[in-house]
Amino acid sequence: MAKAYERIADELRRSIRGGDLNPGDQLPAEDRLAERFGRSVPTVREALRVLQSEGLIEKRHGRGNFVRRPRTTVLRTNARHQWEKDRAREPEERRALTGATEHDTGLEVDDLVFQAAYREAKADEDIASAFGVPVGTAMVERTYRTRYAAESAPFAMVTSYLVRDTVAQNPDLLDESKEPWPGGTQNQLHSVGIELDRIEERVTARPPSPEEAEELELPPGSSVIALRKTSYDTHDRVVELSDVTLPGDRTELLFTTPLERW
Amino acid sequence: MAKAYERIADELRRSIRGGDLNPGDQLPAEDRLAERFGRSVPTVREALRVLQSEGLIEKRHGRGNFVRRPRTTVLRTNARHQWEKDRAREPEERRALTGATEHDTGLEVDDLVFQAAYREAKADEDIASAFGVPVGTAMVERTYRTRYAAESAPFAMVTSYLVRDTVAQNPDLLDESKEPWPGGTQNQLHSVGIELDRIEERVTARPPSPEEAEELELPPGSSVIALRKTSYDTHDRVVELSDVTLPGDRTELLFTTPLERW
DNA sequence: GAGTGGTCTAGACCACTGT
DNA sequence: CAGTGGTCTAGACCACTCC
Repeated sequence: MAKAYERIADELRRSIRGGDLNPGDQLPAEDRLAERFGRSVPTVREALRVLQSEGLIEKRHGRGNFVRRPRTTVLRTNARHQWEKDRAREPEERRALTGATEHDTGLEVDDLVFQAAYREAKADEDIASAFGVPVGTAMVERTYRTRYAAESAPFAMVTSYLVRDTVAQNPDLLDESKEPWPGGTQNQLHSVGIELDRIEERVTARPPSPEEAEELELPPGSSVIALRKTSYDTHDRVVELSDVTLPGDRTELLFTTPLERW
Repeated sequence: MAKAYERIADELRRSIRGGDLNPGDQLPAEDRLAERFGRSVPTVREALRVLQSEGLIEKRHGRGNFVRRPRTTVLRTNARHQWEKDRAREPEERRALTGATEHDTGLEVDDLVFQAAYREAKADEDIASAFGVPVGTAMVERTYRTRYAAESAPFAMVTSYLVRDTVAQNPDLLDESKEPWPGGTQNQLHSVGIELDRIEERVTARPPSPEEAEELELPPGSSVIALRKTSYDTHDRVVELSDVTLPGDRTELLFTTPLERW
């Protein structure tokens, strides 16, 4: 005999996938469902929890349970790196003409609102080993919340690290009021004599931490994409590192690999 | 006043992060925790559910609750594409010398066990629009489960699609017993006169479907990485598509973008 | 204020694990 | 068998949303 909450979840899942319930639709109240299935309310709630953890429904306190509306934003992640490098040495007037400045995520500034904060920090074990520097090295830490102008919830949380000594020659890089960096990260690194050789991006997925769930307004049971971008200069040194947290099923990372012709 | 289950979750979280409880350790039984916090067992279970959804603990029926042991495998995703293209035209004897055949995920065959299945299928709406062909077009569908020889749970679920007519000239491509393809996908496409121009990879994260959770032996509340790889030939036609599902926090996708020198 | 989901209780019984 | 987590009940009261 199947478990009661599974049978309830199965039937509701079929209704959603089959189109009886469409994205945005409200489900019957929990006590009605309990009555309809001949079970107690907590058992119905267990079934709804399963559907929530699958990303099929969204619970809204005081309003009801709703079929979730998927929405996805595409980040053209790696295609931007060469483009940004090409622009990094151009004079500011020309850069202004060729398009909007971007900001580590491949998004355009025009669509977005930033909240930035600067902090001097000592490298912890994780950061130190990524940069290959001793624990405790002075770093510049920048954190942003990236938000669509039209929406209330942040779209991305970004924490970026630089070794303080390598960027100290350009005071702009230590000045919070100069955020976001004109020309982007690569342009600012160029101003202190750094040329990038390659960029590595590491992608994992996991449930959000409580802090992330709150900041990104994610329902429990959802997933985040954790992207760590590491920039290497031409001396094979790590010069910049960004940790980006994105809402998992609302974001699509797009990587394009061009291949040489035979 | 903080909610009871949150206070319990907070305290246990502190114990785990602070090192009082280490990876692999067993937590006290649920009724002991209930007694210790002066709450009912269901309330304690609610707290444990929160920790489980954060990936911090693992529930094992009949044994107890345990602090989760993180383990990550790195897939060098895009760095492999050019390498595979370079090898695709070489004779079989040379390919055998240059390394193990790979299989769409960037993993080496040596470490892995495959279970493959072939099926002829008609393109559904999703697949048809990705290939730019009419719905109902005859496709070849291959599905694998990729498993580490040493482990019981599959590591990846892969479903790969080809348009039947474009590969029909090479009978090996329709023969299940020839799996995995010697030389990899690009080599086999070369045998029917196809040269690839670029590969796109789209990455999202979401909770597993019930089927995925069962197949990959994922605990509820975890995340999967969904990767869709699309291969374009030199006529800008989609010739192959793979959907790969990976356990989210046990897998790290690594993308490397080399940059041209100034 | 009516309707909704959120939290919690106290206990019953079942299912799985290891001895 | 003892110990563990899994499922479920029937109901209470709180908190949020919207009219």
